[in-house]
Amino acid sequence: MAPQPTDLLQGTLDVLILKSLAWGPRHGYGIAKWLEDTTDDTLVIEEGSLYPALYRMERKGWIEAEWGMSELGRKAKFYALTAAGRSRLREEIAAWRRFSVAVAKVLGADGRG
Amino acid sequence: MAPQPTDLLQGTLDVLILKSLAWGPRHGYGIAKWLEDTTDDTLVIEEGSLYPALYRMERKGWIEAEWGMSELGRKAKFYALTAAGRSRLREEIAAWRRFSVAVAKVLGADGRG
DNA sequence: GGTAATTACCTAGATCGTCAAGGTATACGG
DNA sequence: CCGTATACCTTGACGATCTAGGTAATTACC
Repeated sequence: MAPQPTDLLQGTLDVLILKSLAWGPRHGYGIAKWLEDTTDDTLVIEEGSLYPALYRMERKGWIEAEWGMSELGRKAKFYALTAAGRSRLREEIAAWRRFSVAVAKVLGADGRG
Repeated sequence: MAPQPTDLLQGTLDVLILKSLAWGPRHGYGIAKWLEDTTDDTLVIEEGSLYPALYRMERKGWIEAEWGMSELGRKAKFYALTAAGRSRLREEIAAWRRFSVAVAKVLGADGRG
């Protein structure tokens, strides 16, 4: 277990997926690869986490799926943000900011109080 | 549900608790209050999350408990970091840094690649 | 004197996201 | 022809958190 992907992903996967679709549709495999590339493999998305998350988000109306062909000529299911998904993305980014600022306050606190 | 405490706490509670003990023992109630105060109620620690977390961490040898008296003269169980807990705290802070940097990369990415 | 709020602890049960580990199928490179 | 990469999916278990209860002592208020 070399890069030890932490449990920190919990609750954050959605916003990462939504963000990966912000500039256009991607297929599932491409979402995972993009996230891994963008974070230099700090974030590794297991397929057993990815696909259930995609279904969940599709049920909630944040993304829409359509079958198509990948860049390499293979059958692939492309996901696109809906209007609701775009608005949800904004909310989740704001929530992440609030949260990470709060954690930073704790980790940088001096122990008084 | 006014301030909507997110699910983002997942996987982060341990490091927050460990950090709250970095300058000396606190009792459970005090840990929760300190975290809420320090983050202006952005992070709200439910007691049903807190006490199980404390037991878990005690079992793992990161913290030690001792009964004593609170500042207000009530019976209270004080938790203190062990050497293992201190080292664990350092690791978890480093993991959090890696993780939040990675998320920032994703949320700040320009969509290329 | 009664009662609400605060302090301080604890637990059982349910929920829900993630992971581990399996599976299918096609295409490409050696 | 066999391994690797691409691309999808599912089942089952795990485990952390939350909900919603409970106890008990003290303080504040009316």
